[in-house]
Amino acid sequence: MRGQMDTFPRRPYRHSNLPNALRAASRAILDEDGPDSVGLREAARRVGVSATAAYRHFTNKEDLLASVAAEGFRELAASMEAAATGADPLNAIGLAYVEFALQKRGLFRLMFGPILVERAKYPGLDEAARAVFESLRRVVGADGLPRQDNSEAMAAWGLVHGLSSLFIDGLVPEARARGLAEEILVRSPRPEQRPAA
Amino acid sequence: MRGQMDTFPRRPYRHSNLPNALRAASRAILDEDGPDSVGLREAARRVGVSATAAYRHFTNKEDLLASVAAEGFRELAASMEAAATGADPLNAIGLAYVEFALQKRGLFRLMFGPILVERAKYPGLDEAARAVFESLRRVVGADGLPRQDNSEAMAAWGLVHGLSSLFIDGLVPEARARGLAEEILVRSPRPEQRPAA
DNA sequence: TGTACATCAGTGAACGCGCGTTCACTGATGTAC
DNA sequence: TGTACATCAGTGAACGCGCGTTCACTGATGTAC
Repeated sequence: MRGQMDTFPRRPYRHSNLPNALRAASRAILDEDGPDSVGLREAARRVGVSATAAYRHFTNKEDLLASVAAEGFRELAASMEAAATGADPLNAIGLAYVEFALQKRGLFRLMFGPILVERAKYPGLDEAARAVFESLRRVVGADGLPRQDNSEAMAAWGLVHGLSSLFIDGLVPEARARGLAEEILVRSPRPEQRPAA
Repeated sequence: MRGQMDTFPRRPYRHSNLPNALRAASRAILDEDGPDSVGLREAARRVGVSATAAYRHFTNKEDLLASVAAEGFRELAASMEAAATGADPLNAIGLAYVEFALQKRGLFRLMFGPILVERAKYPGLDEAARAVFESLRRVVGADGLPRQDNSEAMAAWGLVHGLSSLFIDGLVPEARARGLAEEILVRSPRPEQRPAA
């Protein structure tokens, strides 16, 4: 009840959802200025709160960033799950992955980049990241491939992750990104699906 | 002549190859402490030179980093070229790519990451990066695939780049990296090579 | 071969900056009586 | 319903830090005569 009222712009003494506001601000910085510019002070500045307010909710900068990254992994997994339908779910899931990277590139870089080195320190992070892989593994498995190991799903992950990275890092002209992704993913990486002879 | 003598450890007044020394120091920082720690002051400190000496050879920090990255792209292309032999050159070239990333991860991150945003500002950089893609394109083309466009080579690049990134960013246990890469690359991404029926 | 000089690589002090984090504090809120 | 109080979210000054870059300088080197 109280929380509902506080979402109005009049900004009371208690912010009441500062953690979420800080996460949102961090994501805005991430997308606008890149992963090197994200920080407690700048996030607090954007929220309109003192530089030290974040310490009521996060133990330090890394803690905040880890929670942002975990949120990102959950959203990515949800996008993939939502896309994994139709005749070619692996293709759809792959395009959803690339689309996520293109639209939330700053967040994508935080999630996978070297800013958070010790992913294992944040169990929620690791778990959320694993869910992304599980989405792929399940769809790959659903196609009835013979391999029991994970290498088929890893190949799919590698392909969509590499394309995403090359696109957002500017190694391929932005304009060609989606076209290339569709062209590549539509026939790959499951050639065994076609009955061979 | 002079340059040769100066490579001895006695360190004369004129360093005589400070640009290379600064590049080497930057790479060491890159691999040891990650791309965020690399900088003019720390590089100069490692070389044993004053903090401002770099300005005799590079216009600013970005200029130094761009030259390090260009060096990296050239080395990567050379590794790939050297590997592109034998019965399955695409497989070999892919493994060379992954191996480069695993062994020079800091450099790899600088080359592809968001530290250098404006790659186009440094023509040598762009050119060196393009050479990497050309290596792949040539090997893919050499297999006589029917496609005239680049999407086949892009698929190969995406796959090896994504695997490399996932490995060095810790999304896959380090120990499994090489095994997985071999398993995946040995059958991919050219299934059309096998005569179909 | 010797001397005068221009060049220019490297120095060291100084600048302003934004960062993460600490600390003692303030004051609105919810709760116990 | 009213009052006293504990809680704890947010404040603001302060800290030390390392950074990139500027500036006037020093002094070894190579070259012209």
